Amino acid sequence: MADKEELDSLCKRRGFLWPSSEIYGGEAGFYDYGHLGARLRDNWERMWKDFFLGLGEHYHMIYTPNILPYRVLESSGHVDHFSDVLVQCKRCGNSHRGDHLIEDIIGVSAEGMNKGEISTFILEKEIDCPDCQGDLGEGEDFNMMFDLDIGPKGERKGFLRPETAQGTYMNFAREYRALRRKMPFGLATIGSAFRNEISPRQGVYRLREFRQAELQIFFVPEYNQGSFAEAYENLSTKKIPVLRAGCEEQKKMSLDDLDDLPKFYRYHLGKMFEFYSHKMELSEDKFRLRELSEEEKAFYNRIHFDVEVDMGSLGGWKEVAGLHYRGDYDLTQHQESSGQKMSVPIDGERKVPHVIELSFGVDRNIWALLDLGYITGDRDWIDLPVDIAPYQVAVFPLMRKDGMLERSREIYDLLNSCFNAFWDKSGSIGKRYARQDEIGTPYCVTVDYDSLEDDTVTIREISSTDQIRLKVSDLKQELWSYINKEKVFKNNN
RNA sequence: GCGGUUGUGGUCCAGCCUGGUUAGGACUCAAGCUUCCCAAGCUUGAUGCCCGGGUUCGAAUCCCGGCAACCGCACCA
Repeated sequence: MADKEELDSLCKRRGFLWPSSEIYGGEAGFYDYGHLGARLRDNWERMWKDFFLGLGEHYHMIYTPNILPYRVLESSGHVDHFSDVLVQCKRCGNSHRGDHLIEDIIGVSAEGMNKGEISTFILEKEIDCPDCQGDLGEGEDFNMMFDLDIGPKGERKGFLRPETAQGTYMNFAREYRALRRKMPFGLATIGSAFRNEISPRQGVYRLREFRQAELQIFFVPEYNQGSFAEAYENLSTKKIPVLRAGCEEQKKMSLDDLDDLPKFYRYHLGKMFEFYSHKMELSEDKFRLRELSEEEKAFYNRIHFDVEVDMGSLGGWKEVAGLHYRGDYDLTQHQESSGQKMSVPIDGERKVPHVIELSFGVDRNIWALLDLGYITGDRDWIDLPVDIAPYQVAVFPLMRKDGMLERSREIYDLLNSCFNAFWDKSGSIGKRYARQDEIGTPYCVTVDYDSLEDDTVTIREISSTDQIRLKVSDLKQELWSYINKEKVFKNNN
């Protein structure tokens, strides 16, 4: 099981990730990706795009700004629902959410109360601090969104976006036309989102600036299922680890077993499973799809499953992605606020499409890969999917003499033209293998005395440390087929 | 945001209580030697007291403030 401190240390030491603005003491909730982390993240994002855009004929990437004007987030509900009134106890100093206090203690809904109303209510009803019974102070607004002023005199209010999704929803109508009215269609985006968390914790798990990869699928419920029926059938009996709301224990269930959920939603649950199982290569006892209860899920979500990963470094099951059936909430909100039509004509009627959102925290997924992949013992190494490792192959001379150094450099140049390759001549051969183990490089090529005779090299695979000997002329092709999993690396000796 | 603990080369730690030579070790890194395959060895070298203020002849060490990290609480539509 990955130890948080050891993994943090490795990430810093080798160049994956570490707290941002470090030389000035840092600022909680911000992380930098170093040269290896950046490669890993880029590769993960590429893999994500390849997989999820591949799910639909009409699925595409878009990019939208980090800054959104006030009205957008007002319409989406974020201005109301993303800000809370906090009340601090004058005696013990603990902060509480004013609306929760009123609801929990008096049993009255505090929905829509502003800070003045909450303060007055608390005073009138003589609500005390639930922790120490001390007197409570005035309510103060706390908004999770970073606000900013747009324009030279700051005359217009805006926010750093708290999620990437709104930029996508706003482009629904334009892309619907540009994509020539195909339905269902999908818009994906990858980018930064910002939340002014009260207490960022646990490394990249809760950040103030983080990356999201999201796919919004627009569809009209009665009209979508036909085109996905076949793809669903291929998935329908595969058992996947599921924890349903209200259940104590997770179970292996097939999509067919989840027959209270719409088929289109189940199909995407299946695809989320495939991504974690086949692409991220997580073992099935390390991740699950957990359904959120009515109390846990946001009001606009009709169905909500999270993907959770069992991460030792973070103390157990942690959310890394979500599958949200948001109904027509988002498009209806924007239609009403903007006055722009968000409906599509179907059989002579106009319907506002529904949205299924596949939402991934990029940083959390990167951490999950490192956490689950980090293996310590006789040998410390990271077990990463070979196609997203920062480097796919490293090249070494067995020794720095008799021409091996020069030949290894030539072979490095050869491989670096089509892979992310690394060349290392310093230290002993064992040290060099160890360095690559620690950053998850799946293959290491070594030039030895035989290489100089017959133009072969050894190639070593990270998980087994087994080696085979290949002709240099076959090296590119063989490596290519290992990385693309067309061929299994196998030591025949 | 509250409470507790902590902050020393790239990493991990000793030194702090009881202020005083050149801040020590392990690993790492670099250059070289050696080495016929998994962190070996030898030589040489590089890098550090979180930031700011105070006390003092003198601060890594004591005091105050800030920042950050860890644990717990709260928060996480």
